[in-house]
Amino acid sequence: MDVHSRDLRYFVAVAEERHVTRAAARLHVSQPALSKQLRALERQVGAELLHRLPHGVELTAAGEALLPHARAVLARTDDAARDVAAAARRLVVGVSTGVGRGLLPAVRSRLAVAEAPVEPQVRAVAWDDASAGLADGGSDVAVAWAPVPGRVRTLELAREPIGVALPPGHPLAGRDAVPFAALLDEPFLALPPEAGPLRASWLAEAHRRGRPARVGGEVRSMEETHEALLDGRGVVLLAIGNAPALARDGVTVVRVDDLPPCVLVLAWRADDRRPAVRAYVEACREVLAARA
Amino acid sequence: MDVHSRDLRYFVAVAEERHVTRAAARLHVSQPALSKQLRALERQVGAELLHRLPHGVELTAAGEALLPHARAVLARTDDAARDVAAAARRLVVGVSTGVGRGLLPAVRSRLAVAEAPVEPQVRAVAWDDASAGLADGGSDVAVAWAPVPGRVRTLELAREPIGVALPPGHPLAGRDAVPFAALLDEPFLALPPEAGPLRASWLAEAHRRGRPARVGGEVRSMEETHEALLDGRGVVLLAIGNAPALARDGVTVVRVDDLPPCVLVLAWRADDRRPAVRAYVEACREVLAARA
DNA sequence: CAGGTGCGATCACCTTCGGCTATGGACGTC
DNA sequence: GACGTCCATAGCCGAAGGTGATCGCACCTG
Repeated sequence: MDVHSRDLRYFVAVAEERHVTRAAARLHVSQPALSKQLRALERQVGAELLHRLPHGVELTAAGEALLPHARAVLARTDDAARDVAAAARRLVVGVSTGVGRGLLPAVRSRLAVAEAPVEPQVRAVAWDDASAGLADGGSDVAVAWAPVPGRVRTLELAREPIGVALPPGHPLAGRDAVPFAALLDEPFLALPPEAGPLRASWLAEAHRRGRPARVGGEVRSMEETHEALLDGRGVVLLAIGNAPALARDGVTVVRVDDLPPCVLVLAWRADDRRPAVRAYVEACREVLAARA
Repeated sequence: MDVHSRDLRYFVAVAEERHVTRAAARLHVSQPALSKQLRALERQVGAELLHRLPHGVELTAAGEALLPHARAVLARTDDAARDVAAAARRLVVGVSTGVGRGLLPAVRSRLAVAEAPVEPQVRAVAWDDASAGLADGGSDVAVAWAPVPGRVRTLELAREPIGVALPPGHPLAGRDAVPFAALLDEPFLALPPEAGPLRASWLAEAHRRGRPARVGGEVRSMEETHEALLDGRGVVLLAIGNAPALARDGVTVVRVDDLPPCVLVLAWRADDRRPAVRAYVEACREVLAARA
């Protein structure tokens, strides 16, 4: 049986009022419209639901049988609407380890007071996914390093110089800054080949300078990187903002002064027009403006 | 929120198939129609429910949230349909005490094997309601004495001579038959004034013969009548078929041979076109034909 | 008992919905 | 690079669902 929940609402209202005209007023429809829909409902369920009396209506046995079911269906429908709305407000924010730069809490608190509150849910993504989960749908918005692959739109969050993390006791340690050329003989810790462009960018830069870079090891998290550095398996390039996460146990970070800065962006799918996404982007933009 | 249950069925089918075209085939609708309804559903709930992928679709978080609710609503809707159908099949048969004349069980068994089985539910009605519950909606069909008041249609079940029940030791007791004139001096046990035409008919008959009848007492059940007879409060006219219920403890019943026979009918409301009612009437007609 | 009143049903009409066929565009496959 | 698959869109049509006006009926009321 197929029923429009509206017809059930109509029926319940009439059952409660025991009066078609009054129910019609309560439902903000005309009395003929309500009468017709009631007839249609009776036709659909294949039974008379109401006794029409001179001054009002009353339920038939079939009507009494329907009433509790109708109420239950309506209640469950409301539950569904609420849950779906809540799910739609939940927004997964993909971030690589620790690259939020302190923005995320500010954005969250700004979103909480909106008229349709969005609940951001931060989710760490593996380093080898340059889209931070946008591509596979794991995230709805992402904080990632430009360029973000795929059909995405972006908002620039920060622009940071590149640094290089050096193992304990490395000869360049302690320098204020080094040129990229000084690193060309070093083995590099790189992302695994699956990472694609993210891995490729500085390898290409090295290649451009006439010396194909040597990969001393592959890493996919801050901890692995730290371990590899302590092992002396190579050096690693990183945004200077990430330096504090590595600069301990003798590891030092030195600025590389002749590489273009890397750009941290908020990214979202270009075809994603959901209000929650727009709201998140907008809140982010406002937080940035307030800080400038 | 208002949703057509059909749209929920569509959504569940698509969620199960993870494929719009396949779901459309299963639902026997065209693929564009299904696509359009899915869009409409998404618009109504205010959230995207499906990720459209190159080879199929998958549920969004909102879709996952909706799915169990949708299934529950559909299940409850089916329950409602079943219960309403059952209620519509149940039919209340109003009868005065013991006037079924053995027809009702035969009618019941004939109805049980029909394609849409009707469940008759016999309900005794007070004697003072000549319509046997038809008028106040307490019954759907009734076995009653003609004429039945109200806008009803009838089917004649039996035609029985009138008899008179006499107190123990009454001078007329033991006669084979008596004329109505022989009773004109007796006090009569009558139905209460509320009974209307049922009470009025033989009072009028007496009046027609020039002697207003004297009412010796009012009765409204077989037991009260029996008690009143034993008390000697009067005599009572009745259909001869009801004689066995009173003829004990010295009470006797004698045929009155010059009154028109009374007619037992099956009655139902003239405007009642419900299938269950028609089926009951038809079954009754068939049982009568089989007995003739 | 005539006439007003309240109620649900019906009528004529208009807009929106839900279905169809045909076509388009994105993506994978051979 | 032609083809196949799949979902979306366009244009059309009948049915559904709404409206105000009106009808028919039972019930008060004077």
